[in-house]
Amino acid sequence: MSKILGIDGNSIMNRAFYGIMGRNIMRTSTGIYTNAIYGFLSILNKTISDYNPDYICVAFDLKAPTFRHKKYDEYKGTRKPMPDELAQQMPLIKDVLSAMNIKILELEGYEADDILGTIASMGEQRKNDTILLLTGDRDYLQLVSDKVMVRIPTTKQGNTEYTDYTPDVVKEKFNIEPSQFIEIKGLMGDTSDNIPGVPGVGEKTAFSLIEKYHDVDNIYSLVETGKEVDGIKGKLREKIEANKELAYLSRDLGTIYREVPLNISIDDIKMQDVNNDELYRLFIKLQFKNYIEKYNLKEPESNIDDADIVESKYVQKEYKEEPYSKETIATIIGHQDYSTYYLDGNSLAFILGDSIYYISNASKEDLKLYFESNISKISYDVKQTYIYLNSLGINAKNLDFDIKIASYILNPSKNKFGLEDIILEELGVLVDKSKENKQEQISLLGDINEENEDQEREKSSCINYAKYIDSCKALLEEKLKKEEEYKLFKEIEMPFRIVLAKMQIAGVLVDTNTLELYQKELTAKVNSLNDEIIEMAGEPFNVNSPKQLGHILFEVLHIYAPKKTKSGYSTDADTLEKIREDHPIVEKILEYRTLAKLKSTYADGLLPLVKEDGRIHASFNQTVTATGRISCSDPNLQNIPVRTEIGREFRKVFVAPKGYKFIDADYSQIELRVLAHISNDKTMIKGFEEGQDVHAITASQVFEVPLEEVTKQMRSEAKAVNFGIVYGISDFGLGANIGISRAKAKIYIEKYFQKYPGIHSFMKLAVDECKVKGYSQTLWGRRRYVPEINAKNFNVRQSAERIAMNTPIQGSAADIIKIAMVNVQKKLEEENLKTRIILQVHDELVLEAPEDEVEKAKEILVNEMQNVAKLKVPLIAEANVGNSWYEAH
DNA sequence: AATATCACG
DNA sequence: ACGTACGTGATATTT
Repeated sequence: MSKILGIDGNSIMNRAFYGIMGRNIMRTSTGIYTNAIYGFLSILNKTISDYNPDYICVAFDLKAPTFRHKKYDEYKGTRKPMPDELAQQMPLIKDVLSAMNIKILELEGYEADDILGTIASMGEQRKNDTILLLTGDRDYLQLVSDKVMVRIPTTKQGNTEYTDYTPDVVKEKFNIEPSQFIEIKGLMGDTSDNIPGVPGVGEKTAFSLIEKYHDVDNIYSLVETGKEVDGIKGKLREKIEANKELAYLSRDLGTIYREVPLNISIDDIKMQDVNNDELYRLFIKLQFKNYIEKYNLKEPESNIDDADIVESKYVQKEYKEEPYSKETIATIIGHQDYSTYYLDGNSLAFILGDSIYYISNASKEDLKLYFESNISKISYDVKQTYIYLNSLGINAKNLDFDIKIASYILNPSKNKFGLEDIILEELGVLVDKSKENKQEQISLLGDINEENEDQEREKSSCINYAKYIDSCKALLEEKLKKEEEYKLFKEIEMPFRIVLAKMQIAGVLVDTNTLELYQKELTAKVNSLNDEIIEMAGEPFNVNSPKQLGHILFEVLHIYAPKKTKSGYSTDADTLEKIREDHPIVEKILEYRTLAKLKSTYADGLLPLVKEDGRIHASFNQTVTATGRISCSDPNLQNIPVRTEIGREFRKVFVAPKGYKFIDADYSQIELRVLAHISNDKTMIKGFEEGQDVHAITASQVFEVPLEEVTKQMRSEAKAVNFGIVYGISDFGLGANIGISRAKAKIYIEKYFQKYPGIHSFMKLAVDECKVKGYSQTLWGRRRYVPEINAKNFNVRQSAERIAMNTPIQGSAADIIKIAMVNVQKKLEEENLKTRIILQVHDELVLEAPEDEVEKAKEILVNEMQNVAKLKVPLIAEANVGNSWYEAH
């Protein structure tokens, strides 16, 4: 018994294209769109492993001047062309399939369904064969039989699910036989295929008639008797009678042709092993690292005539391997401009001129000699190097080029900045990190010979990484200069890297006793609230589960549900707020949520991260955000509660050590000031110059009342409008946020733009420029590519436009505080102060200062923050001093 | 691994 | 006719 798998290439590519198209269409760094190919392979792999076919083929449409039906052209000629982003991927998927030794079937004048219909017929004639047709097109259901199954993937909430149609499944779902689908087509037609059908007959009528009368022939034979026919009366009968020809034509058009002259036999489509080398090269070109691993592909033996790798301009530089000796290094190091290194634990490989050195177990002296030298150093993840060496008491100097940061600056929207990712992207070389790690594990069990082998491998791995980093650096530096981002990289990002390292080393002191006390109190309160809630619900359930909570609120307690999502009822705070009055349980749930959040995230979550020195050393990440901000994790110290008093209490556990104080300074309205500067809007600039309350001014403008008459409500709404502007405003979003109608929000926005015409022109300019250039830019030249700005899909494009408006604002503010931090750090060191920067929260900096340095440090902090740049409006920073974050903020 | 929720700027 | 604010990270639940 053999199994045949036939795939509709066009249909599955189409499905994959729209299935994996989020806000960003997946592409390689060289700009090749890959989302459909990626999705196609994922669907293909899943089906091959489920079905385990012996024979396989993929059919594609190939149109020609004449089609098999005489009237075909006039009906099928007007189908929408596929978007260019998808069309570009079609030849590539064919290359991939060829490399996988999967037969591609296409024939002029026939579509994929005709070809697969023919393959299915061929299979049906063979004894004991079964056929699976993989497609996204329901028209195939007419082919379903005892031997032919049709598999249709659907995307449900981002996940791909598969329905396998057998005759039973078809009957169950549609209540008709598979062969009757063409009768349905005859009656209702198919708008997407431009098949007319009988005018006035839709899906409902077609199905009910075919269920009742089986087929078109039968319907006409009944109608033509002239007798009454149940369910076919009046207008409907008239239309059916008048359009007999159209019905039969539609039926023909809807019938898959099953006698395509393919001139092959089933044996010609036997499953074969993939062509390792070809597939490897293609996956490198497409940057499908995980498929290389999944298919277990090996790097081809000879890369010399490899077109793709030559294309990536990567030429491996030759280095002489030299034995390491302190004396030689000490001499050479002073005669070179720069050196590339790779540090893995205490294994160090570094390049000096055209020589490469390796030390397997570098002593502190060795590391000190290299890292404290004045030579300019190049590597990957310099922050990590700095922190590691610092822990050994080594003060690394001149870590001047970090390829991780360079890669981020060139395209901050990516989410992978691993060393191997960069090597793959820049050089087209795949380094398998997991293999390198495995060898270390094996060596624990091996004998001395194996240990030696492992040492050799470790050495060559280290040396190779150093070479790769060196090559990447050359390419990245060139790109940075070409894109005019070198200055931003060199003067802001690289110095900033060390500031972050020092901040992370410093950490922040935590009063664990107080934190444990909060933890206990919260646990008690959360437990008792939980009991109360369950008591009120009348049955036990998990309050943390939105699903179970929705069930209790809207089904058990029968509260009217104001908002629903695809997967059930919405139970977020916004929704609960709306039903607060409907049942006393709601209030309890809101309180429970607040306290449970504080307990789990900020009490239970923080305590284990306090290190032996009593401090938390969170990671500040420089290569995460698309706008240029930094992010913080393990734990995230940038979202410690502040907006409610109960949450703010937590800030009392972040304390200054004895004899020290916190100095906390934050920028006032930095984003709006940046906006005023960029847009050059006279009204807004004037407001800031005069030191006025911007939100009140905005209220007075939008509501057209004198400043003195602005009410709290007006100010609060105006504040929301200002935020909305920064986010790239939409009437819907603003309305939802402040609870007014969309129409009213629209009026606010119109008024706003009328009063701030400069801002209006900026918004238009930001979008237009982005459309032309393909990226948004900050005041310091930081870029963010927004390819979706020209998307055909309205929502995708709108979202891109908001990004284009927001990025220059958020990003320039991020530039400003980064520069401020570099300057503050520099000044503190110049003045030989012990004061350290310990936290950054986007527009806020926290210093830890010995008491006798507080005044001086405070002055430095405020000065440096305010004088980062001369904008058209003043930059204002306000500072406070205290013993805890709570006091100082 | 994805979803829902909620903490921050 | 559609479905929205911009940028993050952590937790718990569910698939």
